[in-house]
Amino acid sequence: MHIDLDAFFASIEQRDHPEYQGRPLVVGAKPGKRGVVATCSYEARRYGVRSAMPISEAVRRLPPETVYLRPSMTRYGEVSRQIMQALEGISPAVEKVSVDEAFLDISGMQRLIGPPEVIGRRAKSVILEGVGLTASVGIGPNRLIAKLASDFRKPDGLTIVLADQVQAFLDPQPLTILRGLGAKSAPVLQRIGLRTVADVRRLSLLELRRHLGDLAGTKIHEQAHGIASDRVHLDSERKSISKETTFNEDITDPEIVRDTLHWAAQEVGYIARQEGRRGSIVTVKIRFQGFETHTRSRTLTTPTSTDKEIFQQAWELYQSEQWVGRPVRLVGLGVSGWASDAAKAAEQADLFDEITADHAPKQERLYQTMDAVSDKFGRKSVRFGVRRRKE
DNA sequence: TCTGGGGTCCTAGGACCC
DNA sequence: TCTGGGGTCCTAGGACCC
Repeated sequence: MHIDLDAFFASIEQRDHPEYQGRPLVVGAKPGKRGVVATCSYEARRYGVRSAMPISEAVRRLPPETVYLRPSMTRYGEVSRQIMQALEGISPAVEKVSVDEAFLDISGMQRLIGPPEVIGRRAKSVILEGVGLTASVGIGPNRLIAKLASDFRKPDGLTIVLADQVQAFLDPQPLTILRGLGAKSAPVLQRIGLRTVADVRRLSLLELRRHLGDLAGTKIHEQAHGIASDRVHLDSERKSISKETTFNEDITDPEIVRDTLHWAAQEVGYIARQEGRRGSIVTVKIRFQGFETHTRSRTLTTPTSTDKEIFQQAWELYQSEQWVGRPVRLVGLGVSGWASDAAKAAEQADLFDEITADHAPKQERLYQTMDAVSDKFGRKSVRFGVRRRKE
């Protein structure tokens, strides 16, 4: 089962401000500035406004009474948390895909709750009663079909696709609904005359691979036949932390680049430390006038989470290029490559060496040392570290 | 028309090692 | 003068998703 909140950010704003209800509302960039629409209310969609549309274009289309708001991510995150909690009351297997989307494994819930339709209605009602928002729900034999089913009827929809209905459900839909056919690869297939999923399904695996590449071709071939994973995973660990900003006007002063990297390093470092992570890859991202984008990354020998170290690495990366003087549109910075278990083990062994080297090899001392190491890394890993030393 | 911000994943070449 | 094959890591770019 896939659950997708309807116009999530916009709906929260309309819920919390009754005066906004029934009016076109846009959450996103400030009108007159650079940026795009994050989400807009259904009243705004009637004017053809969509997510990711440049804000300037949205302003051109929308009437003067439109409400424009900047996103309040902290508030939306809190509502999201409440929703996910409510969904856990239906099935313990909830996979949060984003702030407004989740998969639930409801196989085996039928005896407890009832047929799929009853489970779908239950999901919608716990969300409506819990946070006062509507969601669209899709139920299908795998993740792809559930996701496409929740998209099928919006807002406030409930679509159930049984296993023997999958092909009939997919075939007439435009090929762009398939995951991974975006702005570049969808036109590749459209240029050879394909329009619907049925058209794609008529192509052989070999032909699709030839047009899209081996991996993408295989994936699209599977999807067109309704084949996809039916697993609901636990939420996986994040792999990177990044911060970036686009300037209202392109800048040329390297001091502003420096200050921005400094700010981004503080933001990223703060989150990393809060989550107890240290990363060994620092990446700088620069977008010049005209949208030309470059990244430069560096792998450190010692993972870090300190603002100073992250900033230093980023600033060096920036300075090592012939970039100074070019008008800059965006500056960003990221950290990834978390210290692996092996790296942690090596590091703790080093710490152990360091501490033991400083002390007389008395048994009592050794125990104290092990306590010190275990305070830092946990009891289990100390045993691991000691064993490692014997090898 | 003029393109946010936060992510993940894939590709591809080169280095390096066995 | 000609130089395999496989695996892994590093780096840069880019497609795609929400």
